[in-house]
Amino acid sequence: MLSQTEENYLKALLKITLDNEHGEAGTNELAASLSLKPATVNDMLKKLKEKQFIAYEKYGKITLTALGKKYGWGIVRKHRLWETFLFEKLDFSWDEVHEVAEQLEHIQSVKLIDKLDQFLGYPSFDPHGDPIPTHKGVVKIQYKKLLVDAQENETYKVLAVKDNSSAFLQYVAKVGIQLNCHIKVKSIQTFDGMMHIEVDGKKSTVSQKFAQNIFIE
Amino acid sequence: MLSQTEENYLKALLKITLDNEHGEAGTNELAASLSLKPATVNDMLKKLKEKQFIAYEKYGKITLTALGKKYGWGIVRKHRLWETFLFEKLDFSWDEVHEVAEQLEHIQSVKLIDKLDQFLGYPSFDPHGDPIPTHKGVVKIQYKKLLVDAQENETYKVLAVKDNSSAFLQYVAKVGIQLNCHIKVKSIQTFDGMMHIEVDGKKSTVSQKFAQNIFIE
DNA sequence: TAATAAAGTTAGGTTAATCTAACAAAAAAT
DNA sequence: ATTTTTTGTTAGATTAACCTAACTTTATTA
Ligand SMILES: [Mn+2]
Ligand SMILES: [Mn+2]
Ligand SMILES: [Mn+2]
Ligand SMILES: [Mn+2]
Repeated sequence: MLSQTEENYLKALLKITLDNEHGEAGTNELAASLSLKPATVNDMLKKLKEKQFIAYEKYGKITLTALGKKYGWGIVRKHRLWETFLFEKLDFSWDEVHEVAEQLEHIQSVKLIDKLDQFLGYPSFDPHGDPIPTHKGVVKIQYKKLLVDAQENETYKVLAVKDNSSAFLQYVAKVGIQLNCHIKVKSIQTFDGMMHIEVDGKKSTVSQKFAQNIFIE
Repeated sequence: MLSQTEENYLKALLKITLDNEHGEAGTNELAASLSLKPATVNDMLKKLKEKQFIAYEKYGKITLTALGKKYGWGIVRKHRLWETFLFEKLDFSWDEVHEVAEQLEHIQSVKLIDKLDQFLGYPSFDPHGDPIPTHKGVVKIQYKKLLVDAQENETYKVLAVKDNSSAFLQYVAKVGIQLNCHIKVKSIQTFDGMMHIEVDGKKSTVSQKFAQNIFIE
């Protein structure tokens, strides 16, 4: 059985390798993402390689093996199901769920997570619009683009948020945006990408950085 | 914040001191209850004393301070609320809940546990009939006696089970006993305390040891 | 291409939580 | 009142997960 620490490494590696085009990760990158020092991470990499979760050569790039991916997705499944539980059943707001799910994702019980999945009605997406893998590990892919690529005078449905930080999510909520709501793009400033939008009759102006973190369509 | 290990020590100490008449515990006793060696426990006792959770002198008995009791009851509250959740909402049987609750009791989030309490309708007792302390720490005391002290030809309501082991609980269920069911005591063998009982029309013979682990009335 | 910067590794150290083996104190039995 | 048993303590070792400081390799830039 994996330790909490090992699970966190695999989850971080999955995220990084999915974000990077070649499916690779580096020691420093991983260390930064876990808020650890590269030296610490280097030790763990040897252990994870030994246990066949990663492929890795000294001074080379890190990739997840099929086994590593399987475990990584398992943690992600648990994380997202717990977030859904907190949001749907316990009235947590979408900016509060992540922190608690970071703990709950490490509970070891296959029965628990499958029963939870059933209790929630086998949800396909979590409160941030991220897909929840099934028991078999199947992930539903949603074709989506970023708000930053939207066009003037069009209306779009919000499918997900990219940044899951509490600060961003609270900001998003304040503008009136929530999952599956509709955003009308009134105008876009070509100089700096500032966008005038309208959500449920409420008008706001948002930055390009903001628009890069909202998934639409 | 307490480590999981420290929390487990406080929970074990609470159980032992409540069971022992003088509210005291010993090093070996605690070690046995945690499946650890006395030497290991001895080290931790120094740490817990330093942090003011216990009162303790070298070669003396261990007692919990008010602070130690407060934290201990906090863990017990979480444990029992999670057991109730697993039993009521996720269809776990009463012999399966304990193991998973042992993990869930360590999740750190006051909001989570209070919302869970609300979601469950502020239950007063867990699936084993044990009282669940309120947010304020108030424990509802139930006056109960043991089945071993029952009388022939009387009928009693089952209030709780003393032993929470999976093996015992499965045995209890097989005899047809569940919480709040009624047991009719048909006869008692004075020699060895064997008891002939009837539950929902189903007759069984149970040992004295069995009868010492069922709370009634 | 040589210098510099960035990325990655190694050596050595810390802390929490465990252990075994040997020892000391207290309690129980003879 | 001794002896024996039980209980509790100490010393020293181990493992996982972290760190800092120094070093090496690879990549970038001048
Ligand atoms: Mn999250
Ligand atoms: Mn999420
Ligand atoms: Mn339990
Ligand atoms: Mn219980």
